[in-house]
Amino acid sequence: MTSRLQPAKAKPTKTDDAADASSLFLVNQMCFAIYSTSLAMTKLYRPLLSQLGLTYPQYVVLLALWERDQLTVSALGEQVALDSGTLTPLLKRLQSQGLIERERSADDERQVYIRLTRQGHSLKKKAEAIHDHIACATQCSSAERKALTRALQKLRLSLLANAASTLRAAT
Amino acid sequence: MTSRLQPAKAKPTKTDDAADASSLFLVNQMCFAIYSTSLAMTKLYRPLLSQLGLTYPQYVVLLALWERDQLTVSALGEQVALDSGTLTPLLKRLQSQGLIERERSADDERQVYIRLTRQGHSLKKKAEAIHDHIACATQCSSAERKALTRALQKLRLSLLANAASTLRAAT
DNA sequence: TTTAATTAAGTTGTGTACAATTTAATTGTT
DNA sequence: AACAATTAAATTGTACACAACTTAATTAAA
Repeated sequence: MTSRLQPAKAKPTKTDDAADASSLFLVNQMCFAIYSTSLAMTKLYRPLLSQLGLTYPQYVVLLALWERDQLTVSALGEQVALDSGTLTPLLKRLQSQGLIERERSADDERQVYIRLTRQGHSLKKKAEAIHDHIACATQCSSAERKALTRALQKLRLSLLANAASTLRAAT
Repeated sequence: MTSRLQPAKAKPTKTDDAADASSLFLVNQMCFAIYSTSLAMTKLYRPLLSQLGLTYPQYVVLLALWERDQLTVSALGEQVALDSGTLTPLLKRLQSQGLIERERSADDERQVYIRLTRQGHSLKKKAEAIHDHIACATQCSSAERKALTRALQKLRLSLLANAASTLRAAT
């Protein structure tokens, strides 16, 4: 029980911007806020998406494909920030549901192209109703959503940049 | 799908706040920003925590226990937003590492109390170095972190409230 | 050119998440 | 007291995430 994690007694400075104990506590709060909000979000999506037989990561993959079809596994992975270890089994499930097709590239046999089937395309219309529900559930204005999205995107890039350099340092 | 939940078409006001098509797109952007930032965050934590033999969810559980020891599984679950299905195996792993003890309550045999061991307590000091690293990696000022944390906490409560009512409606 | 390095996807193993169910203990009702 | 309803953990089964590794194909280099 050191006092470092406890915002109270540590440093009664007057600027609330200093990187003092309360700020370090806040880092954990922020990280936990991201983590628990992400869990809450998928919890909200789950019953809506399960009507379409989808999970949230599967839905994200379809969103990417609806925007731009015919991607390789790694190109798709770049869009959705997942690697082949996660994508390969996920894509196999989407395939077994008849939503996508996987076909090895002719001119580079290492690559596998992912294409929406007619069924996969037609699911888009049904999926669109979900936006409305989620938008309403957020209780956020468009401006609030925009600000939050921007802040998270900025943060994510900082985290990824740092994760990469941490990895480099460890090598 | 009644229109009750759809703020969209109902009110075509002129403010840029209207929930038009781009706003619906933004909902997905926001959700994906939360999701992908959460993944990026755990990716940054992973190499740091693995030096302590911890995963991020395990670290979160320890953070809760460092703040308040001697909790039941469900009380702990409330703190970290996880249920027994996730916590039970996670706690067993922390126990097998000698960081916590699990003991069935004497006056209510259904409950299991979680207590930090001496080792679990002493890990706190090592864990504190991690805050600094993460804080630096976020590239956020304390004020920015505070604002983002607040926005996420507000959003999370809205999502949870709505998830609960969706569940009620389905019953 | 034939071997080495690189790349893309897939595989394996560990650890979440969580719905659904089970087990055991407690509480509420009659 | 006796039995139903409730509650707390644990269990089971499915689906991510991802590190580490494997396999097969392409590219680079000697």
